[in-house]
Amino acid sequence: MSSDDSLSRAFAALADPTRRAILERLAAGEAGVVELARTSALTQPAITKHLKVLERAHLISRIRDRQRRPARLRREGLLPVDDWLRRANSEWSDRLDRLEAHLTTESDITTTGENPNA
Amino acid sequence: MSSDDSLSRAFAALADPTRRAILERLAAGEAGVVELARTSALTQPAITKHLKVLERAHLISRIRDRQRRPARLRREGLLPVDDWLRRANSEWSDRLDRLEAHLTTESDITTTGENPNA
DNA sequence: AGGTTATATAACCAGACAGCAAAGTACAAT
DNA sequence: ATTGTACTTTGCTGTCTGGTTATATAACCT
Repeated sequence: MSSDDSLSRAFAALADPTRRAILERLAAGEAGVVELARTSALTQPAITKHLKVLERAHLISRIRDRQRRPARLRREGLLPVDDWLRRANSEWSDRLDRLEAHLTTESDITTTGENPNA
Repeated sequence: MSSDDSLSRAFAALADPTRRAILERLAAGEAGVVELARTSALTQPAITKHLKVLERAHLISRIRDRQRRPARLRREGLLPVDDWLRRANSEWSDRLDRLEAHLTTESDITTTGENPNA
């Protein structure tokens, strides 16, 4: 179903090792397509495609420098991801602790709230 | 190139809204396949597939409860993601600040160490 | 203008992915 | 033993993704 929201796009963009490598190289400063291609065993069009994915995920932006079109990191793209992760971390641990307590107690299993009858 | 490492798998798993919804529901307690299917507009085999993806990403584990096979959250699966995010956050801001300084100063570009000639 | 460099686009291919319906397995209960 | 419930597996779709080569555009530099 073509994961459309921006959070999905960010996660999807980060799911590729090539793309993460690009981002990490970009953390050392902006870089153009050919430069990125030179150190990546991929062809230049492939890099262009990856950059497009990263751009749609708002993780980079392209700027103009003469005939070059270097990519630059955009930290805001990381914010939704960061946010989701933070929420998940807190909620998951909460619930798991509670569940642990339940398992040791082992009294009744009404926690799910989805157990109308049998 | 079939993103094989566990970090990629985690990111890829999180890139799907359906999967994130499953995780969030699971934060409220373990749930079986039919229960998850009942509230998701997807068929039950689809849910099974999603659960498999989440399992391979170590984000959930399946347990046995009579004929049920409920899924349970696994917090460890989130750790690599968390880690990568933390590193990215610190490095990106560092470098970007430095880059900003550079752009305003505009003296020389030796920071990248990647500019042998032209 | 003509050549070089940087990048983008097009056309194509293979494989993965998300969905479905239908059939199969496993356990429980009657 | 038969039925029912929970779940998995198995085709079968169409779409998305990541890669390629080949070609086009764009900017710069003689």
